[in-house]
Amino acid sequence: MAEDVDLKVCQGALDDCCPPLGQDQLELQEEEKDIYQSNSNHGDSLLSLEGYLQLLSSQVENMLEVNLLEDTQVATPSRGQDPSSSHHNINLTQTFQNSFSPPDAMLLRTDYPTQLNSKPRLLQRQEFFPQSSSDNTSSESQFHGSNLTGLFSVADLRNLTAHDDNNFDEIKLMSLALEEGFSPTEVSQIFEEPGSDSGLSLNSSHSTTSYSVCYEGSVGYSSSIKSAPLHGLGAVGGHCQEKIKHSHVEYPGVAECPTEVLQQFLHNHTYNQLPSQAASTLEHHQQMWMKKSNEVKDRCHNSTATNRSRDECRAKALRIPFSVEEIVSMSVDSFNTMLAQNQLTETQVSLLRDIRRRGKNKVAAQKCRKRKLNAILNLEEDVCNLQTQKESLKKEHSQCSKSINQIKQKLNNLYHDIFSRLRDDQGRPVNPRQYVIHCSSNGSVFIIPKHLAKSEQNQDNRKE
DNA sequence: TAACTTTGTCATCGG
DNA sequence: GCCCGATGACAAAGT
Repeated sequence: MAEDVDLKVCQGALDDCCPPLGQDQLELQEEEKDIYQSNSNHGDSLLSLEGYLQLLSSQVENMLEVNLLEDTQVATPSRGQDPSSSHHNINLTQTFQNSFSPPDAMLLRTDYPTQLNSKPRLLQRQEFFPQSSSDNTSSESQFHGSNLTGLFSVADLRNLTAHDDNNFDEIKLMSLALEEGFSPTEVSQIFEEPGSDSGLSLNSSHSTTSYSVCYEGSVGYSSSIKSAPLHGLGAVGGHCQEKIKHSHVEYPGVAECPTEVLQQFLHNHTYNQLPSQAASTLEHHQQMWMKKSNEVKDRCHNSTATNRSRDECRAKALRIPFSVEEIVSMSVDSFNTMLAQNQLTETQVSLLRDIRRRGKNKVAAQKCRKRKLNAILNLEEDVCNLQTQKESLKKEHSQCSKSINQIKQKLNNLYHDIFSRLRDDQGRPVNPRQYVIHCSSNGSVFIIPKHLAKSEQNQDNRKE
């Protein structure tokens, strides 16, 4: 019991001297630095990807300008024009044949990433935020803003938007996601994550609405044609004869597209380069695109993908031009400014808030677990130290006991030695059972009878 | 295949 | 009352 008290006192003294969490806090800071470093590395990858996109985009834009001059009809179809007319198809085919490689074509549709390197990022990005889906005009202008506008007539777009605003929102989601190389089922999976509270879930009835105009063959959904060129075809709209279907979508793949369109598209993407140069460039682009596409697809539908990856896919599908990392790490003011200055749909705002909340909470949970782990480690270390301390105190106690016994023994020996030398008035030895050695307060030493010593001791006690 | 660990998310609490 | 971080509890995926 006494040892326990001693240990507690010692532990208190130890805690006062060296608070146990001090070192841990430093370690935590280091670990957090690692996390942020890792995050920034992630951001570097994004920047390099953006650079690549910008490079390709500039090439495509140059070529597009030429094609726009040659065939404005494709770029800006008049309202009411039947986009499925043969004339349109011919122009479209020529445009594809003359200008686009599949990877570049993909870039045409995804316009915002091409300008991400601009410095005032927030302001610049606002320009690329999609307008509210309830605004037909803005939706229309957005499509016009896209370099792919020519692939669809305004009437088609109006049909889409008039059909159901929500559907149009989802169509935009699906369209963007599918452009990125996802299959319709994959996109559905992204938005049907259990537990997603962003209002993003595409129920089965929604997911079967009119997407075919955008996606037929667009993602090479047929397993036999999942190649880079088909991704590219899909990226630019994969315009086929069949128009909007308000029925269950089969995603038939390119097999239903006009054969000559496909073949011309598949066989000629040489720009105006020398054959070998064009081939190598194309091959490089295709490889790069396939790599990126596969990475994104893997991230988004792989069963092992993190939830952040799923959020990235959701954000991408909603055309939110910020990475999850940015959404989570930006300051509250920046975040609120971003929400306020961009005309976002409720879905977008909800997703942004969810992404931020989940991201913050994830980091908080990681920190919390680290703290808990460190606390456990500290307590284990404390236990270890206290056990060591206890053993040390035991040894010390044992040594003290030994010393006390030795002193007692010496005192006893001395006592008997003194009595053995003492003699009374008649020269007889003094009996130690009848007399005691008494030390008075003034330092005098007397030999007195025991009964007197007891009474004197009592008097001393009373005085005190 | 069961048991354990890791990780993300949600609900709740307190500052 | 709202916001935000901390944390327990739970589920899903990994080991």
